[in-house]
Amino acid sequence: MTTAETAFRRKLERFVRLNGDELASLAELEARPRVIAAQTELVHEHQQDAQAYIVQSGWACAYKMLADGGRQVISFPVAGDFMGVRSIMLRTSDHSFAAITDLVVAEVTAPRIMRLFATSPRLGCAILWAASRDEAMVVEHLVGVGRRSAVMRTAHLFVELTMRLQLVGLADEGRFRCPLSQYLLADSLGLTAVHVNRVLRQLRERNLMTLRDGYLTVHDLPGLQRLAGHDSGYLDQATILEF
Amino acid sequence: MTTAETAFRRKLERFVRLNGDELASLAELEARPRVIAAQTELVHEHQQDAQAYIVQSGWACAYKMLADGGRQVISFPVAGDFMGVRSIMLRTSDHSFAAITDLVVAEVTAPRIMRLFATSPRLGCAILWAASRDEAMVVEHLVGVGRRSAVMRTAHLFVELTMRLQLVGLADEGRFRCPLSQYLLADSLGLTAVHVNRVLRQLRERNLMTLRDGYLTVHDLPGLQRLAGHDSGYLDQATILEF
DNA sequence: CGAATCGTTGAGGTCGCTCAATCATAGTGG
DNA sequence: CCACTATGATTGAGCGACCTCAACGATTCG
Repeated sequence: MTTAETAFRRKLERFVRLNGDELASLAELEARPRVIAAQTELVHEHQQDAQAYIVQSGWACAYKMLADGGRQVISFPVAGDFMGVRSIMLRTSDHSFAAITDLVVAEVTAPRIMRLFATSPRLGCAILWAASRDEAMVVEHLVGVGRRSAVMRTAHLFVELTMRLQLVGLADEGRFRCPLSQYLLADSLGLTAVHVNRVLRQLRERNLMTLRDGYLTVHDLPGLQRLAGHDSGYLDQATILEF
Repeated sequence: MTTAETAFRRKLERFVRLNGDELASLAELEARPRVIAAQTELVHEHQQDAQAYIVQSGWACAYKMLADGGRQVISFPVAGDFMGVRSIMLRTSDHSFAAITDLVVAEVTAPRIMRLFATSPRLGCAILWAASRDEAMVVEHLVGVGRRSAVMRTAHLFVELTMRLQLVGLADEGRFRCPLSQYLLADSLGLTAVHVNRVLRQLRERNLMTLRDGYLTVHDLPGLQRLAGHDSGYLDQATILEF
């Protein structure tokens, strides 16, 4: 079994030192990647016994639909993110997952992850740490939608994306792939696509960032952070708790 | 050691059958309750090595402050809720906790809960299940703030509170303690207190519910649920996953 | 009694929405 | 190769949900 340097491993190792056995377990977990076509729904809300997925490359989105046709995007999982850990604990998914771009994922079944907690508690703990970090992002998202203006919360989203992608080495140059349409952004930010368009224009005209043709260029990260009121505390924590 | 029927135990047993050893571990976890005065902050954002707390009675709130003085309430923990599990995994709290009323809590230290995962994995799993349910509530909260109108999301909050309190036996009569000021509600719902006032009036005039003098009276739960577009799926799940 | 907190109501303002049109790009079938 | 369609970005005009500011009443507490 190889122990490839996946994005997920890279992320975990940024915070925990994993030993040989743990790296082997992790590699085994990610061993059989699967390709999912863009626009495919991986998990549907209320689905029973859903799998979890470790994203190796591509972009996804987690969302909930409302009766009136509205959609709220919860998060945008990217390479290195573990989707659906919660679905496993709850036995049923509280929201849907879909692929935005083509996606390479490792499927993780419920029994497998449960076994992992028993056989490799430190690795299990690291996975819980990653899941907790994702929760903290949802909380920050809630804060944005509830209490920040449209411009601030849009800036905030892009600062967060930048930092997340930097962590897995996908945003080194201040310019990176970002395949989010203005409709998708709107449903994430609690705005309309029309208004997102105007907000993006503002950010462009203020020389902060430009989103174009599926690529984001960050012109002034400090400025963007200042505008967003971004506090990176919830993203980069100290090492996780050891058993 | 006694094995008192606490709200937390009641909640867990609604979903898992716990054996004698597990009940003993649980009782031991909740053995030394502590009283916290109303308006006290238990955990401050960014606090290192924060404890977790099992609420035995009273109301609390989890929230984040913004630079401009704004506040976003994340959740209202009540009896039976486990606050701060995430702070333990992250080693630092991503938000603050405060007591709304006088509060009786059992303090749980990080090492203790870690040990629990090793010695009593099924109980650990049950705790993770409860934490996952709380996350699902935060997600639902995000959906409300992002995509529901002020009236709908207010109705939604009260439907959810009603169902949570019913689970621990505190809302049997369709009337129960609810010590939430309109300011607190506003900061939870992403509205202003003035607007919350008008929304509450609407709900009252439509004969759906009345919030008065710290008590909520639900006149028409089905009507309230219909208005809220409430789907209880995320609250009452099947039994949790066994090891 | 004064101070503080909370609820209530009114008048007017604004941020973001709705509706609608235009343009660019890419894909599709004839 | 060229309609024809679909998707996404862009911009304008007008509107409405919710906010801001302000005042006042009720209750509690020192």
